[in-house]
Amino acid sequence: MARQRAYEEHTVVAAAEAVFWARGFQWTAVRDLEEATGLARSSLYLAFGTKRGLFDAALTYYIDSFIRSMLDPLEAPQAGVRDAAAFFRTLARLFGDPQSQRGCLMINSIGELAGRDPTFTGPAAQFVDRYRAAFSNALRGTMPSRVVKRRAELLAAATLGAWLEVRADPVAASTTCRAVATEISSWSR
Amino acid sequence: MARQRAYEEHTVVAAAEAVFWARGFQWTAVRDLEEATGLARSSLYLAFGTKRGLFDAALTYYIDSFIRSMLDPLEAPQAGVRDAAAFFRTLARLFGDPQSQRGCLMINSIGELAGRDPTFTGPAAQFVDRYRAAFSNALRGTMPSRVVKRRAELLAAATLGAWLEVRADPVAASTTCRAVATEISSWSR
DNA sequence: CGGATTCTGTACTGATCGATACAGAATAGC
DNA sequence: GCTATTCTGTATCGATCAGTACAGAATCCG
Repeated sequence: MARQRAYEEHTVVAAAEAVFWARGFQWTAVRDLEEATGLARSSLYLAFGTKRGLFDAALTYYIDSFIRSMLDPLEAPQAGVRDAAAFFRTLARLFGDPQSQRGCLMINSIGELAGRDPTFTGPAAQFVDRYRAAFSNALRGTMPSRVVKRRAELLAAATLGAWLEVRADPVAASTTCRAVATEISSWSR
Repeated sequence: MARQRAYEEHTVVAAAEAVFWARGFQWTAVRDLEEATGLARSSLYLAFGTKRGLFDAALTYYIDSFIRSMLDPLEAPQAGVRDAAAFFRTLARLFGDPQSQRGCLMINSIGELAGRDPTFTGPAAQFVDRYRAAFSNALRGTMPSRVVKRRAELLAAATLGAWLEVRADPVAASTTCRAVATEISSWSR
């Protein structure tokens, strides 16, 4: 074959993820991506096709790393109500880090693209549904299934809301998450 | 004096609101605003200074009309738990309208600007706090104040989440709102 | 009707956007 | 070392961006 790449793809994707996460898709210029990744424009376009292609790669990486690690305990077969409460306490702790004001890359992107970009709307809906399913899984068994269902809806919505609120006021968002955790705890008493 | 304006300001602001609501700030070109308002560029800039100036006017108009009418029952002195549940049932009904996939202009803007634009972050935090206060007002009296507080936090977050979810999946968001309304009803039994 | 003032339409500014053309650098197989 | 192939840096593309200059249209006061 021929000349080999001077970079590792996952490193580039991770660097792009950081930029999109902090600035959003539309506010990120290809110039910013060049600087963050250290790659020249031609290399980026050769590897990812378009700015949007790189964005999709970054989003997939984000789901498979950050989101996955957040949801793992909730999606485990042995998950329980305590895990749901722990999820929000984890969020509350996370929101103490100034970096968390970036919010959630996926939720930010829903605000920017969902309902406007047809290719994004489907995956966005799936993402929300994943949260609903995760909370359903964690709550099941300890209460009537129709109660599980409606509370899973409530918690999924609250999660989206908390990730949005952290963009405006991290301290308040942290308080919100602790309150939700307390409310969840009251369900198992 | 001299030549008089060929338009009414509130009409222009309402037209601009519709465009920003549907497309978001960054995705809206001044060209789009010319077409939607029927005004020439020079008139828009003379009246509002910048694209952002018109956006701020549209946002203020939105808060003073749409948001105000939504929150009125919750902020009334005689508001109760039933009003909180009714709020979410109203949302559920609203989400049946295809137009509602635009989401909430203010919440969309938080996703786009909060934490990035310093002049926007403060008002965004205030907006979320207004929801918290409204739900606190509606729930107070019927349960211990610390329970009121945490449930108001929960409902404020759920409201943000529902308005985000409607961007991705209006049908699911409507179901979410009905579930939240049912959960609220269970609090007064 | 005349002159002062305000509004509006056209045309244009420089800057920046995402994307591409292309030449040269680097590596593999022979 | 030669050739074929792939990657990378530079320079640039046309399009579009927010914003502005300016002339002329319209209206008011006298």
